[in-house]
Amino acid sequence: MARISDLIEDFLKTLIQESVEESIEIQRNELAKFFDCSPSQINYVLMTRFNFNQGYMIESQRGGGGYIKITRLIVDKNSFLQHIIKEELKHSLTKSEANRIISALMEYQFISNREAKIMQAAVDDNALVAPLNLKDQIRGNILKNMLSVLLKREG
Amino acid sequence: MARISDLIEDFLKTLIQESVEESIEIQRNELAKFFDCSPSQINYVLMTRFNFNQGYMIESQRGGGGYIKITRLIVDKNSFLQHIIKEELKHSLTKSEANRIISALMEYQFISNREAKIMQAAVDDNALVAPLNLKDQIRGNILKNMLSVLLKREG
DNA sequence: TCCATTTTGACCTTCTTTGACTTTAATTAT
DNA sequence: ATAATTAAAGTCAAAGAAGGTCAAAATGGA
Repeated sequence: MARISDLIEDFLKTLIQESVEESIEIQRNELAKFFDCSPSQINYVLMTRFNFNQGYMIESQRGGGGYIKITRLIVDKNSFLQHIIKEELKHSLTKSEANRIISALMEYQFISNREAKIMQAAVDDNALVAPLNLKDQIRGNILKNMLSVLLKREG
Repeated sequence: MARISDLIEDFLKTLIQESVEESIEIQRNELAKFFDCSPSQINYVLMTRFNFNQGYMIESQRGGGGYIKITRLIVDKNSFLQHIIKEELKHSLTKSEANRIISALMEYQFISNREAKIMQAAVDDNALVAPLNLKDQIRGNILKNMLSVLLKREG
């Protein structure tokens, strides 16, 4: 328990929140050493927890004096939702992808904690009693439908 | 005598009662080793003794650092919610049955207007791209899952 | 005996972690 | 200036670490 990837995620998110511009620069190898993991695990964490869908942007530079820069994006609610609906929910969605999108919406306070939990419950694997390939497709559709509600006026 | 499944059930229920939030996290393989049974027997116990109708909710995570989380739901014998769960969510649900239940929840102020819309979107027909017979079953499961959220302590 | 419940095991899926190899940039030596 | 070296970060696939599923076999009570 207490996955290292989660610890790294929390660590970075705290750093970002404490930063002035919601943006930090790290050294991949330093961080890996600090958490006593392989450097490529840092990339794994970035890929799975700090991508655009989660509201982050990554820039980096290799070579001597290289760095990785993580920036929290400022996003407009409607365009963020629309992007996700249009681009990310085109096809199917795994459970964890869905959960991470929903968490991101909550972190941006586009939805309440309880709404997030309701949404996560709705796309949970155990509800989707269907052949494997269908599951992810249904999940994507459900999330799409739910997010559409947030885009309605008065909604 | 003294079926292992019963022992595991008692063990878990004791743990849950002693816990603060009526919620525990276990490692499936650890527990199986402890009771000297096969790991899948843990799933059997969860399925037969800790399901929604018995007032529990199961969440889990696979992969390194995985776990199974069991949460006792609030069981209020007199509540309207309880009635719905017992009487209406036994089997599968058509779209209009689902909508009727959700509307009722809103009228009784168990959920907000927006939560109702989210729920309706989640169980909408067009999200459930599945063979007809499966649709209603999936819909029922989704609604059950979503209601579980409302029945958790901490809210 | 018969049927429902329990137990087991083989196989599957998901997520994380690691490591070997690659690419890029800066620094240093020629 | 150019080439060689060093210091980063990137990629990708394999290994590892969980939990899930399903059906057959075993068990036990009516």
